[in-house]
Amino acid sequence: MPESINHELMSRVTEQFATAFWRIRRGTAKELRPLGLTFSQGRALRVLARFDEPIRIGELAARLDIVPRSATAMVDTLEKAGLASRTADPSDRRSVLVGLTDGGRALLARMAEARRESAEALFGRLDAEQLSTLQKLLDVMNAAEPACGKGEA
Amino acid sequence: MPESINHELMSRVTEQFATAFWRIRRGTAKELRPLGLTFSQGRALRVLARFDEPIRIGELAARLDIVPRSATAMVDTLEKAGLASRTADPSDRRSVLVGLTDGGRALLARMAEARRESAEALFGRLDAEQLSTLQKLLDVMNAAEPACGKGEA
DNA sequence: CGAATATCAGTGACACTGAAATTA
DNA sequence: CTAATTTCAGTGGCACTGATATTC
Repeated sequence: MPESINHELMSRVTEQFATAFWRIRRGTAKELRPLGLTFSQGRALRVLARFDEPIRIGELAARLDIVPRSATAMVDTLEKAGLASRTADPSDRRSVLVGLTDGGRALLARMAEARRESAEALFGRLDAEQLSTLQKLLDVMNAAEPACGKGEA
Repeated sequence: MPESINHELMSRVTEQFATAFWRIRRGTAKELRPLGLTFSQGRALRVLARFDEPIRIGELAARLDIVPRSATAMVDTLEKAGLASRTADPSDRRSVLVGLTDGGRALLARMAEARRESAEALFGRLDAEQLSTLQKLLDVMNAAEPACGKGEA
């Protein structure tokens, strides 16, 4: 633990994160709106797509870095929209498995299409190498432990 | 405009931004809570502190990258908490100037103190150079024009 | 008159907490 | 019995839109 952390720089980066995040969220939401999806729903869909098998609610929550209760609400929404479905876990009757429906998979494909426009506006200023560097740095940051237990929004 | 934008990579970075942002917001909010401040209020305070003269609501909005109406609400809150105050702009009677009160400046100092703890948890995995690189990349990203007009949250 | 500035009122998206039910 | 998984109900933070009054 380095003594000499540059707090001013970190405050600045924090500011920048807030700015960048909202910009990305706005830009992405605009593209997703015609599909009837919100930013967070799009995120959840992508997570579900990464597994080809249905996963537990708790697992989804962990991947989205939100509390399980919030994941339940998200699944409620996706289910109502016909994009995901719950099934009982045969091996553990406490848990519920969530997976994409065919409709969910279809929408996911259209989502990728839709995002192309905003992508340029949001990341166009970074060249391939910069984008790659950014990706790696974020990866390091996010690898940090639960450190700050969820619960302060 | 490069034809070969790596959309998969951008989607991934978008995910990472969401994760990182919420972590930072949670960690910072936890430190700010004892001071009676939220994350966004802290942000606003910092912006106001950067100018030594009171600024217009519109200017504050631009710095926070939010719409003016939202900045009005933010100022209402800060004013009620006694951290900022409005004064009429003598040179343009349409506009209102906002500046920190002494209480606001005092709290700002305590804010910097309070943040030290979470800073380690949030950014501790990055060394000085990485943090600096991150700062520069975010700066490039955020320099992008209003591109995606606010309004999709 | 048209553009800019701030405000009023209402809405939407979204994560959180605490408590309770079910099952390991 | 304790721990894990999910759900129920309510809350809070926070940005957005549309419309309106002043003033430039």
